[in-house]
Formats: sequence, C-alpha cells, structure tokens
Amino acid sequence: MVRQKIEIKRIDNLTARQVTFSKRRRGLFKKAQELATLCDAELGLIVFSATGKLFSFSSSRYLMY
Amino acid sequence: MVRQKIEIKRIDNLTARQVTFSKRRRGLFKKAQELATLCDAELGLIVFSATGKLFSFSSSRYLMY
DNA sequence: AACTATTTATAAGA
DNA sequence: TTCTTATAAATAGTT
Repeated sequence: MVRQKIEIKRIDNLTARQVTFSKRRRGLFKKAQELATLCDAELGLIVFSATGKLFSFSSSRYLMY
Repeated sequence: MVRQKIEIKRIDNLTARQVTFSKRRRGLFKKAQELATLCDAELGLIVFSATGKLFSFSSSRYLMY
C-alpha cells in the first residue's frame, strides 16, 4: 500500500527484490510502449534480471531485413 | 491536472506531442534508473525522438573495454 | 516552466 | 504468484 516512500537503493532482501523487480519491470515496459505510441518515438529497452534473465522491447516503425 | 485519462494513441498536435515526449521521457528514464538500482538489474534504454534526437541510459555494473 | 487535480504506479499486506 | 488498497509518484491540461 506504499506504506511509506522508499529509498532508491539496492533492496537487500532477495525475495523483496525479486517481487519489486517483477512489478517495476512491468511498469517500465508499459511506460516505454506508451511513450513510443503517444509521441511517435523509436525506442529500445533491454533489461537483465540479477539472475541474467532477459526482457526486451523495441518499437519498430521500420521493417528490418 | 490529468483532467481525464488519455487514450494511448499517437498525439496528433505537434506541440502537445513534443511536450508529452519531454515529460514522459524524463519519467521513463527515472523509472529505468530506479529499477536498475533497487533490483540490481542491468538495463539499457535508447530513445529517439520523432525528430531523431537520441537519449540513452545504461546501467553498468561492469567496465567495458 | 510551474501548477495541481487526477490518474497511475506501486509497497506492503493478505 | 496474484489480488487488494493506501499512499506516493507521474502527469494532462492549464496558466
């Protein structure tokens, strides 16, 4: 419930860190897609979790060959 | 004031689109940096404005040679 | 660029 | 992991 504002520093607790990663990653990708759509911008986003799992997004106005 | 929720589609008006781009781009980069810091994640973000101006961010835990 | 009413994101809890 | 919900944060429209 956002009981309090958090400090932006590495979350020590592993479980809490993973939960936050999952939530904020989704939020970030959503915002990225919205920016590309709303503002007609090109954009690429790559995220690696601390365990090395990859997540990526790219807007693409052009076809690549 | 977010008088109303907006639809996520290309903003037709050029000025409004540029203003929104500027505001949301800042928000996106802030969120990206927060995710990297909080969750110890590696992350790269590249944004090109509709006029081709580049904005980028990357977390870097490692030195690159 | 600053303001502010609302929406949106999200931390903590269930 | 998914849902809830109280509160913080982002932001759309205005000035």
